[in-house]
Amino acid sequence: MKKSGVTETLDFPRPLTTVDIAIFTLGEGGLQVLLVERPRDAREPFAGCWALPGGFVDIERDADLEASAMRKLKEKTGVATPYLEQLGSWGSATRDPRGWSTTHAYFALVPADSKIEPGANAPDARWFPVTDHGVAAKLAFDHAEILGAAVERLRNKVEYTSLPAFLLPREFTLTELQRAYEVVLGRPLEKSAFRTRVLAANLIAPVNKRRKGPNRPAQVYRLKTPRTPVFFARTFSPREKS
Amino acid sequence: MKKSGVTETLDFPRPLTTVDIAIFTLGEGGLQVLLVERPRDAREPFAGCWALPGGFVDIERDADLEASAMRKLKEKTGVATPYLEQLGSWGSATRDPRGWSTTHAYFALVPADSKIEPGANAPDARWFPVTDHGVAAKLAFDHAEILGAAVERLRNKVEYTSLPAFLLPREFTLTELQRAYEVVLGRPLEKSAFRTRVLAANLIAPVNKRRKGPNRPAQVYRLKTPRTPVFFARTFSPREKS
DNA sequence: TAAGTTAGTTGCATAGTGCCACTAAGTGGA
DNA sequence: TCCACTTAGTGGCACTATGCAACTAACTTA
Repeated sequence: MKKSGVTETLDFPRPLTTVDIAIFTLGEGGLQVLLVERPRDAREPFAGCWALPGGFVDIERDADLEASAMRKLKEKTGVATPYLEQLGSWGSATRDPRGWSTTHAYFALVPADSKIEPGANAPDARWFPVTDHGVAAKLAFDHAEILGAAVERLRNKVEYTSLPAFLLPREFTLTELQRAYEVVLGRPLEKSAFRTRVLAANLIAPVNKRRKGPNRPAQVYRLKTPRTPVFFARTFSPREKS
Repeated sequence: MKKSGVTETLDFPRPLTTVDIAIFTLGEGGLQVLLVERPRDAREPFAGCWALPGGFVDIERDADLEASAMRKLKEKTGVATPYLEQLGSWGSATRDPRGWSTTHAYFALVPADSKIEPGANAPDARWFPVTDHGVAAKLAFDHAEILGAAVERLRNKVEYTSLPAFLLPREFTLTELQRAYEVVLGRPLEKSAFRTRVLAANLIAPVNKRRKGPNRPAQVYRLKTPRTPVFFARTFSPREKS
């Protein structure tokens, strides 16, 4: 019944296959995610809603899923070498009114200074601040769930990895890095413990520069190995026990 | 070019869509994974190789991807309520000779005492011990890579979660739980620190039973909430720094 | 030159761990 | 009966990263 014959097997009706990306950066309002407005064509599902950038896998152009995600990310942001991680896949009979569909979801972190002009590459794209409750836009498909999973994954991993470093420009100060952690986590961190941990992790290297200001100048650092996160052996503050 | 029209969009050629599961348990030789032998039909790709249980998503029967994974797991093992977690998805033009294909990979942990008779439900299935270098069988498709990712994910999560508890029977002693951790991690753990951590996590409850033997009997415990893992704030032993 | 601000350090108490020794509770053999 | 043996489970001590808080450093501006 399941594997009856070669031809019959391949004749199985195939689900739609798409790729979607949650692209994060840091902005004025904290953590931001890039969304695109769906065409206001009544024949399109979720017309006029906002959605994660993505679309159908193009088996002519895309060698594999990650290449497909990279292509869509490049199209929307112009960023070619971000931090990109697979988030998971969603698939069901009901998530797309056009039929049984699957999506392979990724999430990407792009530096704050690669401020994409959403007008240039993608006129339909806009940055939205991410709050605890998601985003102030009506999202298409199950993208609210996917975005929620992306934010949750990001928050969890920030507890014990160097991910926030990928949200910053190439050069940054320790205080800026700490702010990035705090913005994503939504809680303050201890300055001295933070510095000790980050410096002990051999994660960043000082640059021969100082960040000037109306106060004591700060040492500028850069990542030693861009795109490769570091894992710590502990989370930052132990979560409260239940 | 990308989103030209409604009908044209849906006419995109669709990749093959499958689901595969890495099912782990504990056995004599340590960590075991369930594999099935592919039919020895020359028209089949990778005929005679071993593969992770799985197959095409059946959009008539499967409401969503997880249901599809559950169905295949039930077919092979008879276990209906294991720990099941999505691992990721793989897709490329080359992983299946029949064409551009994707797979949604899951991994499952089943109790040691639900010893499936691979003969009963699935005559083509067998348990293979997992070593550091994978498994002593030639695997079909990219299943060696997927299995490797599953083992890596399992090893990583065991450092800071209660996952090994799902590999044990419903009732177990603390020493048995520690052995489960050690088998998966491949290194010994400190008895007293292990017990302190596990008991403080409010993860298990004592049963009014003792495990008899030729020595001091051990307290028997069971999981408080089956299927829900607990996360610790630290890994077990800090990994050596690079 | 003093006030203000942010960078960065230092000291101390605490929690969880690694290590190791110790006690507890059974079995089985002499 | 008693002693050797085995595994269960606990307790002490040093060490490390942390939480907390006070301190010093460096620069701008009035």
